[in-house]
Amino acid sequence: MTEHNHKELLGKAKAGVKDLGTVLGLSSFFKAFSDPTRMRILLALCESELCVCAIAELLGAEQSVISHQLKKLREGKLVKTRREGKTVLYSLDDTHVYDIIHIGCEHLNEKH
Amino acid sequence: MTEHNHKELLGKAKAGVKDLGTVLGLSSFFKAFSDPTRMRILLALCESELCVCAIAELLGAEQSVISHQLKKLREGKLVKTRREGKTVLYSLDDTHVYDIIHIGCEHLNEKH
DNA sequence: ATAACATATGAACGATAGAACATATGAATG
DNA sequence: CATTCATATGTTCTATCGTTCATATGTTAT
Repeated sequence: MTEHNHKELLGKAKAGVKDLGTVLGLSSFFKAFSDPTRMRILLALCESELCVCAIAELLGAEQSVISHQLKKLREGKLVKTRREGKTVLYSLDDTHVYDIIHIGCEHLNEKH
Repeated sequence: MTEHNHKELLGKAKAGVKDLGTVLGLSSFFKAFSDPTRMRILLALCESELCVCAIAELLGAEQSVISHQLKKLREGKLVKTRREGKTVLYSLDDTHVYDIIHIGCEHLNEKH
């Protein structure tokens, strides 16, 4: 592996390499979007605030599966919660989350 | 698990649950962003087109590690390539990829 | 206080992903 | 056409992830 001359390219690129915290933050944030079950939850929450059992019913999944995945979405700050009596209502934390999914959809459509 | 009344919420949400192809497409697209090594590569490519050995040098990583991750980024349509003699130059496929990372940064900054 | 409902958490297990090392392909040059 | 450089691929190993089943927490009503 004898390095060829790529100094020019390297110069600009160094600026893009953020500190470890940023890199880990970004990658773990996007990891929250990377599972099909979590994506289905997020897509549902794009339309409406939902309680846990509504999500489970909608996806035809076990309640514990949904709770486990919701925990990861909470930890990743993708969703927020609000309690109403016995039920806990989940919604997207941010418009960022909605925007990211929207851009993802556009990307898939263009690359079909 | 006796379902409480959440019919209203369910009504709106059903529209958001896309077909399986879309769900899998989105989740695997975002999975490509979910690894620290790949994120560092993407951040570098946000600044400049780069060849494989420049990326390896920049990240202080083995060439095979970079090639393996670049393959996943190619498969996920996050990056595109262009050959110039012996070297292969990688760049972001799309402004979508840049935009998504940018929104991710904003999100992290707001939630610090 | 106890029962019923809604949600959260814990532990175990199988599947998957990333790193490391070795090797293969492909292009240019002598 | 053989060698060297640049990149890609294959395999093995370990660690992490998602599901399942069981149980715990928290809230309301009786």
